[in-house]
Amino acid sequence: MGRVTIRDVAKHAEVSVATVSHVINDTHYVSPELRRRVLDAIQALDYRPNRLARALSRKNAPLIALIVPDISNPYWSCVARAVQDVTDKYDYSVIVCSHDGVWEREIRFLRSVSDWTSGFILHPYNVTYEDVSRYLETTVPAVIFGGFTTSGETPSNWDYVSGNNERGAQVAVEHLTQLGHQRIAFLQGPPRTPSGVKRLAGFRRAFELADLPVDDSLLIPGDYTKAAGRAGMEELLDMEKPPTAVFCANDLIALGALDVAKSRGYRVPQDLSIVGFDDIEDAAHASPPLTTIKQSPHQLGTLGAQTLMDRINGKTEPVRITIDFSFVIRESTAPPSTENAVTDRVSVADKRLHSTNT
Amino acid sequence: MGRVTIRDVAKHAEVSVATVSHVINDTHYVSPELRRRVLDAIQALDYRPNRLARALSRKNAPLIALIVPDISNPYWSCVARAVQDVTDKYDYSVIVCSHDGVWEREIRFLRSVSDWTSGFILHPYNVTYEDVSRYLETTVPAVIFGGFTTSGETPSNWDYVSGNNERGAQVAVEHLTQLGHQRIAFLQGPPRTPSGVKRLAGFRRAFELADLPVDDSLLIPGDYTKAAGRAGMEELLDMEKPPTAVFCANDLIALGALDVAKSRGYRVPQDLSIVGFDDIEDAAHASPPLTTIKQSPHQLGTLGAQTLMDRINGKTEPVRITIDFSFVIRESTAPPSTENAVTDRVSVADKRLHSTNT
DNA sequence: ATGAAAGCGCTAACAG
DNA sequence: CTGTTAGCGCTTTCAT
Repeated sequence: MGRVTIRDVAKHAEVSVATVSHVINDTHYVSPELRRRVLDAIQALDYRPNRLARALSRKNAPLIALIVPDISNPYWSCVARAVQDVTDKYDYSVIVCSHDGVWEREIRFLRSVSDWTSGFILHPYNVTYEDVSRYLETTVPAVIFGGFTTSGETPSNWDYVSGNNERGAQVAVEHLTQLGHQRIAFLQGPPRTPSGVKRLAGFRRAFELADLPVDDSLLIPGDYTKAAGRAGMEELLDMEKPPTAVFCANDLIALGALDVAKSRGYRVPQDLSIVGFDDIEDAAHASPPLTTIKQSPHQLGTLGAQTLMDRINGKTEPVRITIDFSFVIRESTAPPSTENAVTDRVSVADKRLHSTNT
Repeated sequence: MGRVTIRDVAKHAEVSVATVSHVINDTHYVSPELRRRVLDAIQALDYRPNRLARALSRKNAPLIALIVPDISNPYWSCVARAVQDVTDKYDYSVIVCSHDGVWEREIRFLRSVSDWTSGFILHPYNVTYEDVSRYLETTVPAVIFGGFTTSGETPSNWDYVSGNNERGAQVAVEHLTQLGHQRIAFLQGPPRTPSGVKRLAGFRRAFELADLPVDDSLLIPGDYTKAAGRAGMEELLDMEKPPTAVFCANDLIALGALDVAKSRGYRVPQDLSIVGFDDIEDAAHASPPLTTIKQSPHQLGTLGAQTLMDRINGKTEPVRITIDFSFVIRESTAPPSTENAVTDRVSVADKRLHSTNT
């Protein structure tokens, strides 16, 4: 029942509570003799400090929050795992908050959580920088995954770690254009999300550089799920003239798309090229293995959590980290089939002429 | 900086802190007049109670822990999501603890977490009932997923919710034997885990009832991962006489096994039948779709969390819930190929003779 | 119906 | 170097 308190230990060791506290926290020199008595008492009574009391007194709970759209999404559950592994070393716990892309929930988590965690990791989704500065004291340590959409002004005392969404998307699409594809579809994530807009920007940029026009009807909005990938691919394949390649905003979408492409008799990559984003574990084991932008969730989680712990422990310089991505070419991409390729080549030549002339 | 406290509110409203507390918690009648003043003050100052202080005082934090092997495993991340969704309604947060099957970590989480959460959900893995009663005060509310291996004595004041692992495995294997399979392999999970021993027991029971001998060399230990499924299947297919069917301790294993079977040229189910366990989301979308024991992680999480919240909120009767499973026959199972079937039939007849004679 | 005050268990000045 | 004590912010008797 009545848990043993620091006072019990003090009594048992015949010292003051202050002394006990000092040996526990190693916060002050204590003579070997007393230290031993205290340690013995702790052992004897199986004393463990009450973390709540300690937190209240220190104004700092060994607790951080991870705020993401959905912890059951493999990408985020992998991030969560990585985060937990680093916080564990500091005896911190992580509470997970999935808001499912609902703005109100995201805000609610942000507010409630900052009340009693000593920091948080946020992947801004619907929440904008304005929301944050309105609803939150930005003094709580935080690391932001991926940044806000309006990248202009961001709390300068927070840490940022993100992949390079725009460049990543661009590289992926360039791969496709260089292979000779022209009708390239984009199975987008949630279009207004920071990562969503950046990946789209990258997509457009690649087209621009290749001097190709983008066909807006090939830009399908969705969200980061397999189901969305399936739906999107169905839509694409129902078109009169389906694309010869599709860039997917993440691997989950790609995997879903792959499913329906195969079940509708398309051979990947011969009839249709697919490229993903993230390189989640399943990507390498799909059939065919997925060509994708590797941007490891594990690394993101580890780096983010480490950054947060550093900040909480007083490392003062805010930091902005951009994680390198790499492009993993596997077997889901190939040049368009000959028939298309011929047509393509013609149009490319055509295009070039035009552009040189203008 | 200095967050607004209950005292500030009291001052602003010109009442005592006790009154403020009473209106916040609705714990005592307060005259409409004062109540309004308090509410206004709260609004005006944007006051939010300090959860730590409240928790300390109430000796009860709005926090539960979920202790599982690995949150990045889709099964558990789905459970976690379901858990979070119900605790959210009670304004409780959940901290996730992945111990990776390491006994020390499991114990450590159990101890540390029970120090300051008001309850936890545990899927016993390496930890036994003895460990628990030695290292823990069993007065902390808890719900146990799947039970302990030694099902004999279990803390009677805890709640239990579990699937029916033994029966599930039995049904799955019976399906296989009724299809005519005899050389049935078992890609096990961690063999000494509660679910591991129960699924194995079910496997054996089915053989016993079918009056078939089990070939121990076909029982491959592993863990609940795709990688283990791949490795196990490689091992099986390297055998001189590979099995005609394999029962996998979970879907992840089955999916991994399916991968290598296909890549080694086996047609599933014509050449090889595969059945899984759990029915995670991917199972239905595999190719071929997986025949499996459906035991929804979502339901497990929801039920478990609800049970825990009930208990924390004073519902006193400990409860033992067994979740129904259902058997989902999809396309990964079929009778053994004719050639095998003939042989099989002979041996069956043979077997029968023997058994009737003894 | 309200308010004063005593904790909850721990930390951290501040004395001695 | 050690001990006393005043908080941390909130809840909860117990008087008034």
